[in-house]
Amino acid sequence: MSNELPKSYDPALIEEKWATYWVTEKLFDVPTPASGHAPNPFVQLLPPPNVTGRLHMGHMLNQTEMDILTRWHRMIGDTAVWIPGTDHAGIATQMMVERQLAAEGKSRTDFTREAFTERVWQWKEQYGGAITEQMRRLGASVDWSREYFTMDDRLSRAVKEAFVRLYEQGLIYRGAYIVNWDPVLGTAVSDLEVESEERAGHLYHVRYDLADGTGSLVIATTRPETMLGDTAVAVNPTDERYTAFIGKQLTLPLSAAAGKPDRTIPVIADDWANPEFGTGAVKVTPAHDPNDFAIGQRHNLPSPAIMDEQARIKLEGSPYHGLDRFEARKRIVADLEASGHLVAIKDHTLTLPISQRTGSIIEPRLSMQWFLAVNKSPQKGPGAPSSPTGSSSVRVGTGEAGAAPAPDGPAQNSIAANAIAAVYSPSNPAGHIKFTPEMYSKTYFEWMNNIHDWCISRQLWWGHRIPAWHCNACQKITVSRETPAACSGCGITDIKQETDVLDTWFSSGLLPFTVFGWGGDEGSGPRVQGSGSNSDNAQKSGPLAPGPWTLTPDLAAFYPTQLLVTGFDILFFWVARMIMLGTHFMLDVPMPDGTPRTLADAVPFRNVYIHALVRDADRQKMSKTKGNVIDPIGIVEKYGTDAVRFTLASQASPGTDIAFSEARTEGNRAFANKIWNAARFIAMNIERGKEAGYTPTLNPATTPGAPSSPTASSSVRVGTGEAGAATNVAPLPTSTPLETRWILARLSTVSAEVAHALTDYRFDEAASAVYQFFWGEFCDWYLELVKLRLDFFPDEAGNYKPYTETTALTLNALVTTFEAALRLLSPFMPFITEELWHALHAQIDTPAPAKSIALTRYPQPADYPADTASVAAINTLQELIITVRSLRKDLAVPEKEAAPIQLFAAANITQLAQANADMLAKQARVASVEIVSAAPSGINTRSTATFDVAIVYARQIDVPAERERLTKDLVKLNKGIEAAEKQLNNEGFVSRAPAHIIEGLKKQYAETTALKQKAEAALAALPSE
RNA sequence: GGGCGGAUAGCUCAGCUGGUUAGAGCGCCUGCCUUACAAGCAGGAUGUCGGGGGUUCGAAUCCCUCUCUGCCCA
Repeated sequence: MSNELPKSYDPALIEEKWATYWVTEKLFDVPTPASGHAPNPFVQLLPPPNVTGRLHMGHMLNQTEMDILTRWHRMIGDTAVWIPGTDHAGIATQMMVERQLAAEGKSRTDFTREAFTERVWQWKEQYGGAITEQMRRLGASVDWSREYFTMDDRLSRAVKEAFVRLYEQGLIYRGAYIVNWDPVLGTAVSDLEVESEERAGHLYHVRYDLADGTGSLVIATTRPETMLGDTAVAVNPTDERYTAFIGKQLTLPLSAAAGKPDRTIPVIADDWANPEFGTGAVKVTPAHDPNDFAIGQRHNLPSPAIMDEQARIKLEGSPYHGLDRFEARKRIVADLEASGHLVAIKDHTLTLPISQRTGSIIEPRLSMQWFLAVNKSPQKGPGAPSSPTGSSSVRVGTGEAGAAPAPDGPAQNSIAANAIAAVYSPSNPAGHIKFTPEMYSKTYFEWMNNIHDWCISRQLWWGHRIPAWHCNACQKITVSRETPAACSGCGITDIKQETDVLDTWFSSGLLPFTVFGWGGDEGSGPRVQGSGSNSDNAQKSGPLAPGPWTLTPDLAAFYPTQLLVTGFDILFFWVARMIMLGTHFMLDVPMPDGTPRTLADAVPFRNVYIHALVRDADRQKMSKTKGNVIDPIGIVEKYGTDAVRFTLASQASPGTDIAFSEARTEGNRAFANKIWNAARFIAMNIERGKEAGYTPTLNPATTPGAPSSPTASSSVRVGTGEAGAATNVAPLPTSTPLETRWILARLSTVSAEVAHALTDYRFDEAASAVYQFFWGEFCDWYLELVKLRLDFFPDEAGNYKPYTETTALTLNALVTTFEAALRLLSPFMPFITEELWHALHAQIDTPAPAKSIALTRYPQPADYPADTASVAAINTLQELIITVRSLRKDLAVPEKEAAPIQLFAAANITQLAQANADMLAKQARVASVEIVSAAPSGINTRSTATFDVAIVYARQIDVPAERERLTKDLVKLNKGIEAAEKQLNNEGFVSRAPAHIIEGLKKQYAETTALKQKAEAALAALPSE
């Protein structure tokens, strides 16, 4: 055999080859349609992995799901575009490089900003491709020609454009607010990057004396070191213990600094003070606590900052100056005790804000930051004034406990309002974005309805630097797309660019439209496959001229994307931000026909599928500390990509976490091996067929998604799922054997099942349908049954029999069905199907009709005749075979020994059995079929609802075992009869239940009763022991 | 404290827009190297669908409640 396949499946031998082939042949690159219109677009954005990242199981699940859908859509004829890219991941990447520098004994501050950034770029070039290399190896069918990096020039320009535009609309402001400050990183982080953790701590009771010496009160605090920044003590106005103190001045202990005496601070009345908590009197440190900041705003208190960026005390002249915040706490407590101000220390469990990134305790810090106003209506047009020095309105944005006043709700046309209106839910049926599972829309609304302005600045060096310039003379801020030469206020040239960069999620939130050229310039023209740079193809003129507010050809063809597949962990970080920014910016971009865009087409995607978490086999969350992290590449090397993909898909039921089990993966590798060996069996028969003078042919299946005949309507794309649905294929030759009619009908039904399952993101159901079909029907039954037909074997002289109509027809059907089954499986197991599909064409001496199985058509229900009679016939024969096999086992008939059977059944059944006696012989070692005129009885008999069958065999059976079996059967049957009787005797049931249910139950009752009588007779016939 | 899930065979999970005797994979038991496949074939066992109450002719499925458990937000 020239095309011999190795005896067993070895993924290592085939996968890398095809992975490379798919990339180098650019099979999945999609050029911009010249017409500006893509037929049935199916566009997805890969959630960009961090450039620092390495592939983990979550990525692999996400990519498996996206790839299955992409491949499926491609094969049903849609324009399937899957866009890959990586995220510059500001904090993570900067940390990575700083760690590298630390190993060299250097720190970031040893470099200039430019030199450091250069180091990061070097790092990115060297290591940043790891995760996309892994993707290539796993065969993700992405469009690599569209790969991006969020710091690319093109995307950076778009980010700048977006920022400037929001600023001009009055939606970006700068101001001094309390933010979550990570003292290790030296930057603000967002609420979402902060986790809270309960820890044991203390509540310190400290006495503050009245300045007039007439008394004192005792405050309670968990953070005594912040007292250096106190500017008041608050009590509840209803708290009678303290009414007399309100308005008086207190002397703040330990606040003496630089030769000045202790400061005095007022006692104020504020509802925030909780009489139940501590002593009921609370110190107020506006610069270091979000709640206190709010109080400070309400009472016009000063907000002195007493810590620096590393959370060290910063108070010139104070003995605590320069101390770390925790060291300072110790010293201050000791000093308070020494001076007699410390009243008590009580154990107290407190909830601490912890930085997700560094694990350090977040220091709420008053600092100048940039914010995006999400609840405010945009001002029209560029150049609209904004508030460069920050608004003075109260804003407490960090969401610290108890601090956040309920937002007033989004203003009309605000970013949040549009983002809320955009999402579908039963309560918002006009929404355009559908979440699956639907419950996530609730989570989304919950968050969106309580959203705060978004702190978008980060004090990092790696990222998109904010395009704002500060004037050293008039303090005016100039925000500009181009580097300005002079201050827009006073015109002097002594201006300096803002040092902050933008939150990484700001740029990734823009991706659904920036990847298609929004905000770019000459670089955003259409691309042509394989052209490398796309700038040569920029449009010279015409309606699709590029520009931030106009339509680029890619935007026209591909926006909105169809689907976003992602995990719930970035629902707020990313999904919500894309919805906010997508609707906001794209509403201003006209439709391809020039009409204004509405919310329906401004959304960044129409569907969001949220997948679950991949856990370990024991349902434990994978974590480095537990040491139970599974490296997908390791598993892939062990079992093959296809097996791992199939395992993930078969467990991917919406809303349920995946317990990733190696045992299951092993089972799916066995599935691949099963397919491999089916291919070997078929190859062997093709060779024999050739010897016999016949070579099978295949109808090329090269047109993805084309109707199965010119008359077929496009509605068959997904299929109806109804067995027996009208097909458009020519009827089979009358001599077509039963099993071939059956397998083709099953292929039709299963194609429909898979399509329906995938439409609903039921990867588990789709995988299960394919698995069941390929193994349970095609291999277990069809391959066995065709062995009856394919009698090509050479005679004693070594001469092959010439082929006959049946052998030729069967061989052809076998090859046809197998080829279709490979296509059916291809989206789930792309590697093995690619390998076997090409091998199959080589075996039949026909060039493969496409470069890849991935570019062929997906099997569709209407492609195959749905022959319900044949399906029923095979089902009956299967039941007969299984019954006889089971009976033979009970009777201990030796496996190799054939035995005659007696059959009693309706005429159509007995005819079927006689006509297919060869099947019975092959599958159940039936020597002969004798039709009897009365139901046989006795220990050699088995009865089903449709037939009674006896094996003519003298061997004594295991009487006790048989008695046990029959007794168990009787219990079950009686249970069924009882339940049926109860219902059928129930007036209400008979009068109210639908007819087909009653009908079915009656039939079942009759059958069960008959079976019961037979079982009782069989039991009685058992010889006594 | 607020919100959202989950509890079905030994394990991991389907089934839940109420309808005839609840399924799969893995594991387990028994017998087979039947030449595509022992990563296989054939046969088999296994569930008061977390507890309780309610609605209904009918509940694993809908409602209430309790217990346990997970996640998100504070």
